[in-house]
Amino acid sequence: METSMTMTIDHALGRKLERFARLSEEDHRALRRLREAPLREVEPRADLIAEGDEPAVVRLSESGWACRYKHLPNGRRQIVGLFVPGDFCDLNVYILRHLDHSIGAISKVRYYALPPHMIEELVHDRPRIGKALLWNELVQASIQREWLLTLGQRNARERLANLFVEMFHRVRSIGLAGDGKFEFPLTQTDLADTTGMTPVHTNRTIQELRQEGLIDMDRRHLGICDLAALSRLAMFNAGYLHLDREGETLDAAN
Amino acid sequence: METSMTMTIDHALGRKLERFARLSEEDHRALRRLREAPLREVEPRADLIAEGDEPAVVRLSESGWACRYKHLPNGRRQIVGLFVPGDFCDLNVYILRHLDHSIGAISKVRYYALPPHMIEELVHDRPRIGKALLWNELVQASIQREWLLTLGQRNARERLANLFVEMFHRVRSIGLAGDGKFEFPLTQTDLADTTGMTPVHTNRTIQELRQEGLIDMDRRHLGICDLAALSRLAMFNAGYLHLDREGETLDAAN
DNA sequence: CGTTAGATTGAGCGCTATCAATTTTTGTGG
DNA sequence: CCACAAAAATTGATAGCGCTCAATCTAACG
Repeated sequence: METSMTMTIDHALGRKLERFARLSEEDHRALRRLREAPLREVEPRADLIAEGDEPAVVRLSESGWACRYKHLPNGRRQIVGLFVPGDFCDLNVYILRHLDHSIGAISKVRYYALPPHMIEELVHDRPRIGKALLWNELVQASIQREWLLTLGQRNARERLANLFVEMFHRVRSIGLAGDGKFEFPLTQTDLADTTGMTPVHTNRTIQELRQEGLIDMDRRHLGICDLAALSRLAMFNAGYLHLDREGETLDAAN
Repeated sequence: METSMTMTIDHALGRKLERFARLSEEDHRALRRLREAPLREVEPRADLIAEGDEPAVVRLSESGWACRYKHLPNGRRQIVGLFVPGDFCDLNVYILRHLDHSIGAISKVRYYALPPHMIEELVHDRPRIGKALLWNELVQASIQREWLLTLGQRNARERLANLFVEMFHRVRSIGLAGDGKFEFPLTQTDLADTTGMTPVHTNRTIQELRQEGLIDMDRRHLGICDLAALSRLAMFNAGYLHLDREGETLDAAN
């Protein structure tokens, strides 16, 4: 919890990109220079950018959780992506003229508003970073595919279990969940909008998982009590997160 | 139907990319040169590439329909993407070492197996094509987000309606559905795996849409009888397909 | 210590799943 | 061109997972 407040960009982003390519000291210096961009802050529940806006900057999350979401005319909302520190909210989206979705803050979010040219120069000057960024985008796409699998084929318990295990891995990979317990600021309504269920059923399912000793969720914090059992229940397959670095092997917890 | 057989790469891909950037005659020549790559053919139901494989080539569909799908250990299958002629099945995926999903042929598929260097050179030599390709990828990601919205928040009728309208637009954009009727080779089981429903319920829902005069589906062909009503039912918002070209405006059929 | 957002509980319903059979279409060989 | 086999579509009956509505309880906050 307090660790999340000390998380800075070079930690989260650098650590994450290190997963994809070994970066030189010069690469890391270039990444740290991103911190020269203006740092903005949005309150929980506020939007970083709304559907229809013309995206003008690239947002690099520095602290806090955010989500990508879409609305239906009938008011229903679906969260289609989650961002933790070190994630780019819209690395490429600025290329499309109109955003087809919104990005909202879940907890208080601080992010760097990077002018597109800054990214373009970074990619041009430091090709290895460019490759890592592409890699990172491909992993995001992979996560989206797994979410489709979840919404289409997993039941309530499996949906929540899979989300919990995924976020555990993602948060741990930036160094914020070493002990299996971490900040998890989604409300049960947010969870419902993520898993395509109702808040009521989300609540009941969480209670089940809790009573079975799989998780421990309270006050915006999630504890993974039994990772193996939870992963089994979720039919979690670590492959889609592509956590292994190029050239290395990782025995999937699956 | 017979028109689909005469569809060649420069038509489908060129036409599609034209939506994103005005291409020069030289650009089009470069695109046509992609046809020098080996043309492969796979039978319906066969895989172009399976989960776990190391993708070595980029597949550019020339004719036929294919799908991207994932499996759960319990046997359930989710189709997470559809490909029509002119679509790249895996423009960038070859960068990740292991494919986290499979790509299967729905109808007989012919595709160009492009060595990665061919794409890299194309992007390098013809930056405008490179931009159009990036654009194309972003649209694919946008479609995935809409599918998440569908699976999370739309009911059975809305799911099918949205898929039908989307595919109508996509097929029409490559010139294969001018009259509102087009080849649609998904079986009802495929549709079920796409919409996250059972084949039985898919069947019953299709019958409803048929009886209400919205669609006409028979023998691997889909007719859109009432686009306006179908779009309304689906709460279809054309924006996510980004069909409008840079600098132009399109009054969304929505 | 109100005020309010979020979490929890209860009851009843309905959309979609499941199981199982039958009919129709498609494809193939005689 | 017909007969047969296999795939796909269709129908019927029943069950259940998750939704809806509505109330209550709890925690966060000024």
